[in-house]
Parts: sequence; structure tokens; C-alpha cells
Amino acid sequence: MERNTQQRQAILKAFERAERPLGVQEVLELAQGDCPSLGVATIYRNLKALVVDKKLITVDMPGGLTFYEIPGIHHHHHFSCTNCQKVFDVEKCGINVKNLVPNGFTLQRHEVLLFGFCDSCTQTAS
Amino acid sequence: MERNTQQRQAILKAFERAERPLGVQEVLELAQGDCPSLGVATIYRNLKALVVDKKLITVDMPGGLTFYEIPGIHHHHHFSCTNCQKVFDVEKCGINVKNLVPNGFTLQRHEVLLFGFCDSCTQTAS
DNA sequence: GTGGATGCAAACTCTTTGCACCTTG
DNA sequence: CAAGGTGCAAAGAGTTTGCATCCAC
Repeated sequence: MERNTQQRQAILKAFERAERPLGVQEVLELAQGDCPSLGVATIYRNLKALVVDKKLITVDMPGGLTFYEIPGIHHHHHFSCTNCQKVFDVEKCGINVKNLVPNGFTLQRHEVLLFGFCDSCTQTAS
Repeated sequence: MERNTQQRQAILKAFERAERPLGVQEVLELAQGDCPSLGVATIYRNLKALVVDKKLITVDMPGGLTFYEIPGIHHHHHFSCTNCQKVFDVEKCGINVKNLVPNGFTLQRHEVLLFGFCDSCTQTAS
């Protein structure tokens, strides 16, 4: 049973506007723009429900940070900026995964994580 | 200044015996075999120090779990068993990373994570 | 003997849960 | 109007830190 509350709308709108994976804090700040009374608990509950619902997918990042994004059509991976901590989508995959799997192991899925400076942090640094 | 305490020896011994990346709890249990009074705080402090010291490297896994391993000579990646939660090394790399990096971004490093069933969990499941 | 290391417990951070109140359908 | 959702605050899990004690050098 899914109700279309203001809070849920504000959360989804945050993702639509951002067009990149968002962390819990980012979602909270963005969604509070539409719905100031929004609390963290509601964010966690909705993110969880939206993932079960396949309206969002999780992107797990080193350091224990979980990001979320609207599921894209294409298989893609992620770039994490070590300076501003934002996460971006990487369009291509370009990896021959099957060759990597050890004998006897069963592969379910894979994730490629790139780390470095994003566009704007690269410019700032130089 | 590095002291060669029983605790530190027990921790390093755990990694030598395991021959695969270990999580904090795994290290604690294994190292307590040699040094029963060992507490969690000591594990965390030593793991951190050993990473700074380059005696260990961190392997960040989804769900916020950090694993540690003895640095190998070769560039390699990791396989996480979704059944037993253990992490294994994957020898080959086989990825054309440079092609993936978006324009204007600066790549520092990359990580490939494979998920599925390990050897023994594949056998148990079938 | 002395300073770094340990072990305990308290503090912190991030996430989850209980419960009274509110809101959607 | 009734169930599900929200907000707060308290509870959990995992990690870090303060401090008295211990032990490697």
C-alpha cells in the first residue's frame, strides 16, 4: 500500500532534479526545500520502501556510505569524487567480467567504482 | 614509533593464516585465539596504524563493511560472497578503465567488485 | 623506568524502531 | 473515518576516544 505523501514526492523530486546518485544527507537537504518539517527517519523509511519498490536503487560506496539513484535503462557504473564526495554515473561498462570469476564461483552481479576528482574539482585543483 | 606487541603480532598472524581479506569481527575472533584478552578498540587502532604503515590495505565493501588485507604485489580485485559474506581476491583485472572516465574527470584509482556465491557456497546451493 | 599500547567504558555517528499524532484516500 | 505515514526521541550497531594501567624497549 503506497500513499503519495508530500514527503515522498519531495524525496523523488530531489532525485529528479539532481540527476546523479544522492546520499542520505543530500536527500534530506534537497527534500527539505520542498517540505521543511521532513525528518531523517522519514528519509530512511522512504528510501528503503522506494528501493523495494524499484523506484530507486542503492549504490554502496566505500566508507559505509550508501547512495541512491533512479534506476537507469543502461548498465552503468559510478565515479566517486575524493574531493567533494559526490557520486556520478559512468555511462560505459567496458569490462570483461566473466574472465575474472574464479573457478567454482557463481557470479551474480558486478560493480565498478572509479575514484578521483570530478570535473569541477579537477578545475579547482589546477 | 612502533612497538611489537603481542596484540599486533596476533592481528598480523590472523591475516597470514587467512590468506584473504578479513573484516573487523573476523580479525577479532582469529586474533583472540592467540591473545584472548584482546579488545575491539585495539583491533581498530592497530588496523588503522597498519594501514598508515602500508602493512595492510583497506577493502571497502557495500553495506559499510570494511575489510583489510596484506598488500599483494599484483593489482587485483575482490569477490564478495552474498551467502557467507566472506571476501576473496580475484587475480586478474581485465578492465579498460581509461575509456570509462568522463571528460574533465581525473582518475586516481579504481575498484572492481564481484558479487555471487563462492566456491563452497555454490556447491552447497546445488 | 618511561612512553607508547592496551582495555574498559563512555562518547559519537549513522540507522532503525516505538509510539502518539496527523494525513491521504 | 481508518489505515498507513510522519516526527520525535529513544534504542541499536559499529567505530572512536579518554584515561588509568600495563609492558616492550
